[in-house]
Amino acid sequence: MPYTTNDIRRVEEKWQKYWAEHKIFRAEMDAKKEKYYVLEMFPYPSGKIHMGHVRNYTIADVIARYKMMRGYNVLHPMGYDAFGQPAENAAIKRGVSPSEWTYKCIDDMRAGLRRMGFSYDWDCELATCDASYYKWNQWIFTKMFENGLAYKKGSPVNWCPSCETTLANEEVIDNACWRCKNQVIQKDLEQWYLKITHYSESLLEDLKKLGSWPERVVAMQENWIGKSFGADIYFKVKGTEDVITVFTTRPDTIFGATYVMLAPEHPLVKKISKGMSQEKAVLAFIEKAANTSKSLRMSGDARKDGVFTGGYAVNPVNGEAVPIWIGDYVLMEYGTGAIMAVPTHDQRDFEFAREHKLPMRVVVQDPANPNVTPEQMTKAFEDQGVLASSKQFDGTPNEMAKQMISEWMSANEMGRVSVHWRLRDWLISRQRYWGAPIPMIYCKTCGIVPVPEKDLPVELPKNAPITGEGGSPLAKVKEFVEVKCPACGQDAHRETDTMATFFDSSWYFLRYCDAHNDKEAFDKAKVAYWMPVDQYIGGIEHAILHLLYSRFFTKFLKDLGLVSCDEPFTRLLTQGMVLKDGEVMSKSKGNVVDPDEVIGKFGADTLRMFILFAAPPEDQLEWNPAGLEGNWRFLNRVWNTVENRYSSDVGRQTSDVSRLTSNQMDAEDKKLEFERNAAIKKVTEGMEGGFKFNTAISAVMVLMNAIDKYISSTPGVGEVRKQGLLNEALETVVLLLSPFVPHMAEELWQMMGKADKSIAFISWPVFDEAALKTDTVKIAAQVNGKVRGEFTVPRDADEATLRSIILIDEAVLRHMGGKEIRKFIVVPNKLVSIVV
RNA sequence: GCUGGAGUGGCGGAAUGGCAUACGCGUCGGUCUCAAAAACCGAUGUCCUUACGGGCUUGUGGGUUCAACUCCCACCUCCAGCACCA
Repeated sequence: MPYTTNDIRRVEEKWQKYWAEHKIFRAEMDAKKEKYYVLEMFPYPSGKIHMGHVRNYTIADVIARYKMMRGYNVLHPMGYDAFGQPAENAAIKRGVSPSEWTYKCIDDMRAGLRRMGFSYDWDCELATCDASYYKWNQWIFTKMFENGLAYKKGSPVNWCPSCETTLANEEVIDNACWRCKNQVIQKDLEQWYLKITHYSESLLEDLKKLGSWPERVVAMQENWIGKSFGADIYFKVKGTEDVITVFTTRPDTIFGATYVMLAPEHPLVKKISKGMSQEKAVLAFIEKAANTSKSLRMSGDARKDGVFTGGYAVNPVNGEAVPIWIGDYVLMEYGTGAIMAVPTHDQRDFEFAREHKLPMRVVVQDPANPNVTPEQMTKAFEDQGVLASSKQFDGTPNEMAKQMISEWMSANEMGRVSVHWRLRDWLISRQRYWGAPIPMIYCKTCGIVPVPEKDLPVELPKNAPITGEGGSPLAKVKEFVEVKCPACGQDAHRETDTMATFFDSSWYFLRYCDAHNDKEAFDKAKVAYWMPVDQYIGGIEHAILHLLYSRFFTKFLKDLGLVSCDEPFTRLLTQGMVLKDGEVMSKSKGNVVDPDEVIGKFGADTLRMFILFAAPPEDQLEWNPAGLEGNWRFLNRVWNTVENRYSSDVGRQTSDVSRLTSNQMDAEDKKLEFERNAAIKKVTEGMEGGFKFNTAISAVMVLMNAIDKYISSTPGVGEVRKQGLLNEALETVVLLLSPFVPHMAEELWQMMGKADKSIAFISWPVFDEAALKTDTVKIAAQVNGKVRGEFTVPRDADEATLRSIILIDEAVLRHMGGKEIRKFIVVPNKLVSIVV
């Protein structure tokens, strides 16, 4: 009977039920067994699962199932990143509560995940919107507060007018909100921050430990953390005691500084320009800068704008008085908010100086053009050269001068060596409802007081009005806001902001290790056993945000003594996108393929196989219905071949009969044995060497082709002992396929009379190196680099033997043209290269 | 601009110094059938040649080597991230 759509539903449902009922994938800590923690980035529950989820989770599932068959104690959990804005939007639009909407979505997702047959330990399922989870969010937050890593400050923040909430720097992409894509504006607000910069150094340094992460992810994090080495240099404001500290990465160019430029927000600006004729213009410029959105101000093609303050600063190295300007290309948030401008050796300064007719001086000579004057330059010279007009440093190569000048300035109190970072502290508070309340209380007497652990969780009130109008909905719930101060008992009020959802996902991998603990966030011993995550799988879009935050949390929790690893994720695989017609599948483009429809027609196994076979996991995957059907045909072939064999009396009886031994085998038998062992080797190496699922599957296809050939063309295939050999080959096919197509593998394994337990508990097959060593090998013969013949020769034949075989071949001799042999190179069992 | 990645048949892709195009898709031909579908078998880089054969071919140009998709140098194109970060 052929494999039909009905068979698929029956078989897949049967095994999904079996796995669930027998808790086949339950993970228990067992110190005697080596652990393997496979984790995929948990989904935001916004509806049903889509192809992106299918791909991500299928990759993880194959790894989990493979590692289990290799004897590891595998932890493979699943949960839901369940707080966030879509739930609130649904509430506003449809009047359902965010909670109701979210839990409905979770149910839909769970059903979709079960239909795919993923090997999760459902006992540690979690949802971040459960009070039992976010209680520990709040606890971690109070620990951060106690350690000075959570603090409140007023400053300009990124504000999304559409979402009506603040955003972290990491959440602003191309000056737009990462979620709704609307333009982000700046707003002055008092907000909660997490001091991620406390870990700048180790977040950067420990990237070196992540050798098996994709290079680009490491590079992106390096860029984001952005460590710059240079010097702080002190410029006195002429006629005052005030000092402007500038930061530069080019202390070698200090003698070429012809003006100083401050950010419009710099605290000294108003003081310097006070009473000057320029004061009005300066104030107007500050006003303008404050009202221009950061996006406009920062856009790369903007003309460089600025005004003179009327003041002068003294260059400490030569006593020169240089004008102080303010300009919109200097940012208060980076460095010291002040720069020294060296127009000849910095392109931005060059453009600004040309525009405003400021002086220039060459202090690094271009080796190709040493006598160029500033007037002749068309752009700044930013390459290597030797110093000029720099007093005692003249003639010094500029790279060397960087350190020499820094040290000299240090010694003479003109400046100091310094390091600045691009990474800023993480803005964590959001003026939204559907998130974990920040567990803080404001008391007139005691100030900011964290909610004591015994009073956690601070639960979200169910009756908050969700209207979509500005401000946190929690602020409108009187019973929530009004509390007694935990310290002094007087009237006080609660913080009404909630945490950014990235807080929730920064430690969920720890909670999975001990998901139901109601006494603590997690048991230290369990986390010590399971962590770090051995293999993490998810989308590249989290290369900075989630991965950086999780690394930060791990370092903090390690400092608290709760976690023993430095880094949470040992290996990272970023899977490629799923495309249709060359574009990412999305609802707005209307090109989505619903996994459910595919499962209904071809089954979850076919879908899994297609997704693994069509492209390497890191690459983009183009949806191809014909390819899907090709995989369906292959699975049918396997099914039919196994069914034919084991439904016959011969096939069944043979399962107990020992197969042919090596010396009983004829050439065809040996060929089958070779292919069987070659397939095991190829698949195993593909799994171990970077999860090459596409080639692993192709290796099984090759074996299946060999089996079909053996059945149809081998004389004597009806002999019982030959059938033993054949059965073993088929068993190998089923075992090798089982991580990829687990339902069918279980069913066939049972059909083969093997199933006294799940195939998940069967050991991964091992290959026999001896079976791969055939007696003869095919080698190619090259003449002057071109292949001119193919020969079957004994394995490990020596040069003399090869000469005697090859040098009588007509085609080879013809191409040698009777010329003398200059070289005769033998690559054992591969080829012979003859040079004439 | 900086950083990272990628360029191989009609298509997805394989091969990391040793027979380029495994495996799959598609296409063409065949078997079975009244017929079609399914299934199965065979062919399929490209050019010249009736054929036998031979030339060319992994983005481009050079180099190293008996041998290069693979290593080195220069360049082109595409994708992604960052970007007035001093």
